[in-house]
Amino acid sequence: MYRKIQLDLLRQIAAVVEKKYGIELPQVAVEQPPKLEFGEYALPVALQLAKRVKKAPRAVAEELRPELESIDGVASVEIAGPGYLNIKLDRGVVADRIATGEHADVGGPGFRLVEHTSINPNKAAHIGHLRNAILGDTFQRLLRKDEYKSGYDVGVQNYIDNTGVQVADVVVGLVALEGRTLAGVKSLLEELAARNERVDFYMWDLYARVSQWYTADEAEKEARKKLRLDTLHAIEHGGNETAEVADLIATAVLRRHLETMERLGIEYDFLPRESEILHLKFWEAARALMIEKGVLYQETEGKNKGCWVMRRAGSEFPTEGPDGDAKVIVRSNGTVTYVGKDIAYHLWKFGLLGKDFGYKPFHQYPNHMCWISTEDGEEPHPYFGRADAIYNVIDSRQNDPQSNVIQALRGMGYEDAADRYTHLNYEMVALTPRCAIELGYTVSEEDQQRAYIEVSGRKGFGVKADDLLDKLIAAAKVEVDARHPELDEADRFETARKIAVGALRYFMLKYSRNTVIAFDFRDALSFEGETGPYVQYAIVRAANIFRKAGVEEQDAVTDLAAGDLLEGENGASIWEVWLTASKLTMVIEQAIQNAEPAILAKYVFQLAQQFNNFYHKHHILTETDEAKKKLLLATAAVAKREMVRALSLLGIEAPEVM
RNA sequence: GCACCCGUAGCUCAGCUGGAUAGAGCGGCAGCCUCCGAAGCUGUAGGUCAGAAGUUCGAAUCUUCUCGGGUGCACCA
Repeated sequence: MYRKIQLDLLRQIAAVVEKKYGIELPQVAVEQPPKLEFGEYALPVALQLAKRVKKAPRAVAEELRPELESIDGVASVEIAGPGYLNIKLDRGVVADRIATGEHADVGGPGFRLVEHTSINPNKAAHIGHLRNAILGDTFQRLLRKDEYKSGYDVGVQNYIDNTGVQVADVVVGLVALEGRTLAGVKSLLEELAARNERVDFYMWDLYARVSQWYTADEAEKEARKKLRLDTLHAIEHGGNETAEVADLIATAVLRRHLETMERLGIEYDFLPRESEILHLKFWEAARALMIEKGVLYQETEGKNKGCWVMRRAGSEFPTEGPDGDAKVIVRSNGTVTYVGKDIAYHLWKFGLLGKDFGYKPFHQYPNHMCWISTEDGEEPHPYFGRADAIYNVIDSRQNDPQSNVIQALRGMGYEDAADRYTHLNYEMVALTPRCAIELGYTVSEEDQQRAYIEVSGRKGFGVKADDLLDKLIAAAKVEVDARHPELDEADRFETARKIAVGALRYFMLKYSRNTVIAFDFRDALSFEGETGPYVQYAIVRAANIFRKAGVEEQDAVTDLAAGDLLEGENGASIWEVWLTASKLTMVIEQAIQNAEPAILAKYVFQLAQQFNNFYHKHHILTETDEAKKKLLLATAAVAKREMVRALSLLGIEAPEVM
């Protein structure tokens, strides 16, 4: 609702400025005054205009003022300070419109493809992967159509590098270190399943062991390096026993990743795999296209002689001689680099490759199917590679490779695709030295002096996603058990699970994307202060009011007689809640615009804070003034409604009790 | 060496396209459960927004430089 009136204001001001001064303002700023008593909106537009129309700012403001007073919901317009136009709303009228749920819509045409998670299927997911998946899933929720907004058509992809060097490493571990054959690997998987052990945890340790093993023996170093490469090539090629072992492991680990993410409410629509990109010859199609468009050419001299290269993003193309800065796409031995395959994959995403995956069902979620790529697919199947805009949730260390892909699209003349390609980058999750020591890792003197230490799957150094979640659930369960002995075990566990997920998701979302999270159990396990459970608790309190009052929330919202109770100093602490509650759509727009879910996380915390403040100031159930009681109930109902909506966009459920 | 990110209160972080007296949480100190749940609330102390120069009516925010921290820069995958 806040945004709706704001849009009215902007439209009006633009029209008036154009009519009066003949000036077209591309961007008109709207702010909120520092204090509520100054009004709900502040327009510094007179300050911007003053110079151009050669008048004093306050005089300009005076001329604009009457034009704004006619807008629906506006009570008065005042001129303040150097020339601000401060706009006050008719609180009673606007509250009615907020109560009915009136709000600006979010959404538009076009299919948007969000890719996130993309964990190598060779080991357990860790906290760094959690940040990725939670960011991506939350962003997807912001875009998607739901009961609140018309949204966009969205597809969620999780890219699976099932033929990469990391999978090869655990295959080497199984075959060379543990001496297993294909049959031996099958029986290992059966044994693990029988013992109810997690295969991804097993691989976590094995992967760390293999990484050590490669360089442990100086005399064997070269032979082991060759074994690694041979294994990789066998997997890439396919159709042999090594590739079968790799597929077995990658698929088993992938299924575990999906389980882990499902615990957090994270689901996918499609799992494109590297193996299909190879076998369906995506690169060959891309190569032909790139040559045709003139971005790929063979170098005839210099250090890259014999390679097929692409001009690197942002570098100057030399007028003569070889481009030393060029990016090698095809090596002199004829094999393609990672960037080359990635370009092919992204041409597919935008429907520019002229090829498609085969599709088959892989995992059934309660409300939809998750498909996986295959060589010979089933019909009918959904389509994913025809996106109008894409969002790749990939950490900031991939900034350069990602910009290479964008640069390639641009070079091929697909400017529009390049513009609609968003690398949704974020900084890593690292461990504080204290946390690393707590976990029993040996930390060097030098590392102890640092603010944080990077996690490393290769070293087996990190916190596993499932372990953290288990720990959070246990901590929440202790609290729930103590507070609600009357509930049965299943209910208490379910409540603890919701609280744990709320704490974890909020923790990963409250930091803006380019902040390194220095992970510490003390902060992550907290349920107080700026946390998910704080907001959940505010919702539980609001729900209790209605339970005890015997009033339906719906009725409280429709049965509203604010009168002038919201006006002035006395009404401010109540109106403040309404005003914040009315900003949800505006915040969603901002979060999408900046691809920054943290904006929404910060917002819902602020709303919960204001609600808690209101809760202490006004005792609803004992209120004797009937009109005021109705207003207080409506306030609680609206605050609760918007908190629940905002949390659900963050992927956090509100428990009944906690 | 080059590119990108970061530097705001004791600690961890917000601060949207420049705007009114720089904000939260945690931690510290002092309080609040006979009253809708204390996973809560109130009060209080704490800041030369790394430093310098510039642009502007106005800079934590934009530009340049300096200092400090991080990440990435292979015909590896």
